[in-house]
Amino acid sequence: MEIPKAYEPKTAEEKHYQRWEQAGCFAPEINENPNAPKYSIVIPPPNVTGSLHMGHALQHTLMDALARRKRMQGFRTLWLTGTDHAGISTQLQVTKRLWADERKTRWDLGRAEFMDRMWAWKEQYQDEIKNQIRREGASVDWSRERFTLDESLSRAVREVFVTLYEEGNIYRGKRIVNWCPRDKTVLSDLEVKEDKKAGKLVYLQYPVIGTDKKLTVATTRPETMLGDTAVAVNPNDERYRDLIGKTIALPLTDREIPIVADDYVDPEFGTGAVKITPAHDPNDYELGLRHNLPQLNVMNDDATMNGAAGADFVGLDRYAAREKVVARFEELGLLEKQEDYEIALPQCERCGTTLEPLLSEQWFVRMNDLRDLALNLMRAEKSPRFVPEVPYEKTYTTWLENLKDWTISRQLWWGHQIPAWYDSEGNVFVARSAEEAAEKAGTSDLRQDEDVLDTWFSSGLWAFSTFGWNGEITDTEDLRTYVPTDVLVTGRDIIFLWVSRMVMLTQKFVGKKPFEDVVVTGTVVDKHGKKMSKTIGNVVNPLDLFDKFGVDATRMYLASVATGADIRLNETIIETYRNFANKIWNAARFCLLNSDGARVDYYFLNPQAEVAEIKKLIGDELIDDLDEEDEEYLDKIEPEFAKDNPKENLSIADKWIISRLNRTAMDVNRALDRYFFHEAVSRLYQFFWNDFCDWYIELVKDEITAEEPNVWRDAARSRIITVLEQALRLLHPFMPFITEELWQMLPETNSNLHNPAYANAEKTIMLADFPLGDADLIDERAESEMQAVIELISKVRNIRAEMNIKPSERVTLLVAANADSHRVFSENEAQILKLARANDLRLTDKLEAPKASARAALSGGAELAIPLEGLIDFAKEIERVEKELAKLNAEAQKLNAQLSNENFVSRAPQEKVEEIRARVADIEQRTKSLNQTLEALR
RNA sequence: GCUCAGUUAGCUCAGUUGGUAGAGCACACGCUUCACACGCGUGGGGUCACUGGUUCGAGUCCAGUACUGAGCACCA
Repeated sequence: MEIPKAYEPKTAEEKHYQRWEQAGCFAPEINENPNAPKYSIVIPPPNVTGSLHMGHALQHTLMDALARRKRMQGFRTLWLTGTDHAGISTQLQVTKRLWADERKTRWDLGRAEFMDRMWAWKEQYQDEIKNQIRREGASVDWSRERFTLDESLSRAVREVFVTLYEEGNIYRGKRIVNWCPRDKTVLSDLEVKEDKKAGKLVYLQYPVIGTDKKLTVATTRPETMLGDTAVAVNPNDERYRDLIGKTIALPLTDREIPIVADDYVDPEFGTGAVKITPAHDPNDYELGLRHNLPQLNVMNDDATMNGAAGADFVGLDRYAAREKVVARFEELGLLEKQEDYEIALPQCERCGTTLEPLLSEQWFVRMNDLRDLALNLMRAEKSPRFVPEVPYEKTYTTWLENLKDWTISRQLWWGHQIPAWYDSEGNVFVARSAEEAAEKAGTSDLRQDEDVLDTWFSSGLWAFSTFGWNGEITDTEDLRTYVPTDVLVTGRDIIFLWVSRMVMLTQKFVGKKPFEDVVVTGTVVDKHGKKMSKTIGNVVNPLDLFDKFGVDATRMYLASVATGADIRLNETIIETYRNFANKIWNAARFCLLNSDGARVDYYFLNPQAEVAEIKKLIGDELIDDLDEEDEEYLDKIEPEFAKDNPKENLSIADKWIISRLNRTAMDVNRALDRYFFHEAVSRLYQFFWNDFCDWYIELVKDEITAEEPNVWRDAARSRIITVLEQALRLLHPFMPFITEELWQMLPETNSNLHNPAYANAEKTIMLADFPLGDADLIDERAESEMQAVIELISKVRNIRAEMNIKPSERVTLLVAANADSHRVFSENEAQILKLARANDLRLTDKLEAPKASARAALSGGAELAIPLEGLIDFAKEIERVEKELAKLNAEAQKLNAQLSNENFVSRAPQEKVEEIRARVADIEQRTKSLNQTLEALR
């Protein structure tokens, strides 16, 4: 077999995904077990705005690891995929391109043609996204792919809208909204970003009618004074008490406005008098309602001034109008002063334009009922369960408690058009279709609302609309089977925008939770901790990392960071995992190059299971009738035969690696159950590199590479390749490509390695049974015995390195130990000699070594000496031993202090005290031995 | 202003029932040991931000302080 010396990720990555997809491995239908438990995840649909970023790669890695493990365990596993039309973001992209390429706006094109451009864009990026998801190795079910503008999903949107409207939970009304003058649409509060900017606080004097007084107001937005309909002061403010009820001659206009009293006004701020512009400020709007003030809108939707602003100002941009207002006040002698003032300005999250609070007619969702659904679920059932629990559960609850109505109309074209129709008199008819609306109106002379719905309105239905629910159809096999899904993996930035709304809407329309758990991932930031952004130019494209380090290595890296923590992208660490992939490759290469006569057979790792299996198969009574000719069976069930059976005769090293493997499998499963991806990754890394490569391969190397074929060698070969095979399965959820590539190279096996649920499927590691780990195969004794061997070898190596003994120089090892250790060391003599580069191991009860020896104390009271006649540097050796003694001393001191503390001895658990005592005893013994060594050296 | 998170080896980070502080990288020394130099072996390196408390015992629990970051609210 020709196997390249270095792992080439591309080779494996290009080969397997397509095969998996074509074999139907990603669809739950691959599962042949009608009683299989289900496992489902719905992808947070990427926006068709552009290509995928590191955040997607992170989330997809975690979802894939979860899905792959459950699938391997025989769960009927569905990971549903799809994309989101992402209203404003996508429209903005297309608008930008249209302007850049053709200097045209959407209105130049008209709605129909602009929509054609939108769909073309969507096709292009949807394809790109799909290819990227494939590249990531994500095991999503393409047969159930969805897009938020699909017919069925759109129907669901209309159904939900109509229902909420009929209940009175959706209404149309005039409110102050966040208006983007560039995109010319309203935005919800959650789509607003705030940014602190340098501004001016301008003090304007308003003459009070019937007096010679002037009332000074402070404002950051002088231009809105053209829309003032009152000035407000605090009712308890002594300075202004006598002015309440009087009127003001509003400069630059011919209007007279009242002075009103309202608690909203903070007497401490500015002058304590506030100009009130109900049509251009949310607080003023509220105040205006309380005092029945007119709402005078002085702006157009592009933030230029309209006719109501007066002839002098009409057509001016808001900033030009601001300057002009200030200039005019100055001319009139009414400008008191201007101060520098830092102001937080609301900005459009998508395009960055400063928003204008604008009074406008929009559609809203009343949140009271929906909010209660979500709050009750959290209070009564603690659902959804957030991971990490703190602080998201708290943030989520607090947010729900303070929830305001949700503005859902958007003045865009890309999205679900609002299912409301108007007749010529402006009466509104909300219906599922134009036909239904016509029926309700009694006329077909209707005009549909031009606006579309907030993207998050349709995303809010994603948890069930993707399973076929569309209002007309409300019960599907998929809905029954897969909802609630098991887990949602998403970023913390959309807990409110998306997670909460899915909870509310799914609960309301399907009567179920959308998902059990929510794993909140951190943000992938650059190596300086800065958010990745196109403007800073620090965006890292996952595809580049895939090219550079391989998909598997990148996935391991992404999974290796603690769940929920931000990921400061560190290519050096990805390189570590690239090296790890190469290590796996070469360990497998070694096993495969020595695999003649080997077969993958789990019973090599658990012979007792085979015995039990055979007994079950032939029945206890028949066993007694077996004779010499049934040797094959006898070997397995009769102890005296088994002794000679290489399959059952396990060395300490074998038992050790089997124990380590099972321990690892249990740890990995437990970690994944708790969404501790990083723990699973680190356990796998340690097991594979430290246990399997550093020790097991080295310990059995001679046996495996023996030239002469024989049953013992072949058993050893089978054993190591079976351990490897199990390890590949454990690694598969994180490293799908390399594990499949290697798994396909494994020698023939006499049993089906698939989970029984996939007995007839095409052979692939992704359907192999995922090892759960067997507690019965954890062998504490073998682990501690092996630990002693490892300690001995390490000590010798340490001495060799510190004494500068050449690798070619063979040494003699003198070891004094008790009977048990004698057995362990002599059983592993060959390995010890090889790995410690020694030519002789002499085991005795008492250490008798020449003066010119290097010595070390081992745990369990064993002692080691290496005669170094002519090689030893006494001064150096003394130094080395003294260093060791100092270390032991420090530890002993700490422990003895504890033991001499009466409170500790009496109050700490007995076993803890015993443990400390045992450690002190061990240290004392070592110290004694090392002191003797020093004596001998001097 | 409120809330939350982080502060552990030179760097990036692990460390969940409180009980001997870990990894990778970097660094130093030595290795063409027949799977791997994307490698092997060995080693040095930490008053776990600070102050106080609870406890026999605190990186871990509690309170506060400092710095860093995030979210929310307010902003005439």
